[in-house]
Amino acid sequence: MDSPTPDSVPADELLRLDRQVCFAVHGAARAFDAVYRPLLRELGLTYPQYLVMLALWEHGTLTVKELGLALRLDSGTLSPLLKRLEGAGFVRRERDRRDERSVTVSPTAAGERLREHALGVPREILAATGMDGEGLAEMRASLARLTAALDAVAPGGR
Amino acid sequence: MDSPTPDSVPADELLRLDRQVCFAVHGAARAFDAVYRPLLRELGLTYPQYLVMLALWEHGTLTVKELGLALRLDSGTLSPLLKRLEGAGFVRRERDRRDERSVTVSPTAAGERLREHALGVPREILAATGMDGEGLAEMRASLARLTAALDAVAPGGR
DNA sequence: TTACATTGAGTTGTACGCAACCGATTGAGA
DNA sequence: TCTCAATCGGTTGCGTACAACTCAATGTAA
Repeated sequence: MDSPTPDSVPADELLRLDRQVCFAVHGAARAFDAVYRPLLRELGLTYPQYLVMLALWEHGTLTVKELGLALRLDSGTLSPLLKRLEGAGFVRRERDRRDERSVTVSPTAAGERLREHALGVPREILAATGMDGEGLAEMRASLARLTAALDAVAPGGR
Repeated sequence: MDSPTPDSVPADELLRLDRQVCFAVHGAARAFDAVYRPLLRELGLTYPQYLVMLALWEHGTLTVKELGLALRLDSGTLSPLLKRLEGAGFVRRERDRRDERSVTVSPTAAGERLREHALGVPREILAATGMDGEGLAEMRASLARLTAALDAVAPGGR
C-alpha cells in the first residue's frame, strides 16, 4: 500500500516541508490548550482531566480500561491523573467486585455539580476558533482521516 | 469581533462536540509522534529535539531566544532540551560575546553528520500520512488559520 | 553617572504522555 | 485440577510543556 511520494522533490526540500505539516498540528493543539487553560483553571481542571470528566458525565461510570480506550491514554497516564481527580473530590474509584482486576471510576456529587460550571466552556472555545460548525466538522473529518492513516503505520492506540 | 455561535444548539450538545474538534487535533498530533518516534529513535532524537536540529541545519546558528520564537517554546522547555542535545554531542552552546545575556546554539560536526541520516525521515512521514502535497498544504493552511484565531484569544506564543 | 526597568537563560514545581516493568486476578488448555 | 498465558491497574523513569521565579547583563531616563 504505497502512497504518492513525489520522488522528484529533493529530500533537502522535504526537511522543511514535513516540519510545517506536523508542526502545524502540534501548534494548533498547543493553541487550543492555551485557550482552554484559563477557562478550565476556574473549574480546577486541566484539559486531560476535563476530557475524563466529559466521558464520565456522558457515561456515568467507566473502568480505567474503558477510559483509556475512549481517550487513547494508557494506565501510566491515567492512574496518576485519576488519583489527582480523586484527591480533588471530583471522582470516586473502586474495585469492580465482579472482576477484581478492574477499577471503576464515577463522578462524585461534586463532580456532577462541576458539570454545571463546565456548560459554558464549549461555546467560548467555539467562538475562539472563529469557525462555524461546518468548517469544524470538515476539519475534524480531515484530521480523522490523517490520524487513521498514521495509526495504520504506527499502532499508536492503546 | 463575535463569531458565529449557534445559540440554538444546547450547551449539552456542545459538551460532546467541542471535544471532538480539539480532541481530533490532539489525536493527530499524537499519531504523528507515534510515527516519528521509531524513526527518530534511530537518530537518538526526540521529536522536539528533531525540530531544533531542523532549525539549526537551516540557519547554522541561532540563539536560544530565536529558537524559542521559531518553535514556540520558552526557556523552561528549551534549556533542559538543549542541555541534553549538548550532552549527546549534537550541539554546542556558547555565550554571545556581544551580548552576554544571549546563548548561541550551533550544530557540532556530529550534529551536521546527523543531517545525512535524517534526510530519509520526511519521505517516510509523507508516505505515512497517505496524503499528497496538495492535501497537506490545504490542511496546513486550515490549521494555520485556526491557530491564528486561537492565538488572538490566548496570547500563547512566546 | 546613577537608579530603574527590561531582556535573556536558567531553575523549580506541576502535569501530562509513553515505554518498560511489576503484581494480582482471571481465563483457557492440557 | 493444575499450569500458564493474558488482562488490568499501578509504578518508575524520561522527556516535554508551562507557570512562576531568580539572576546577570543590558538599555534607558533622570
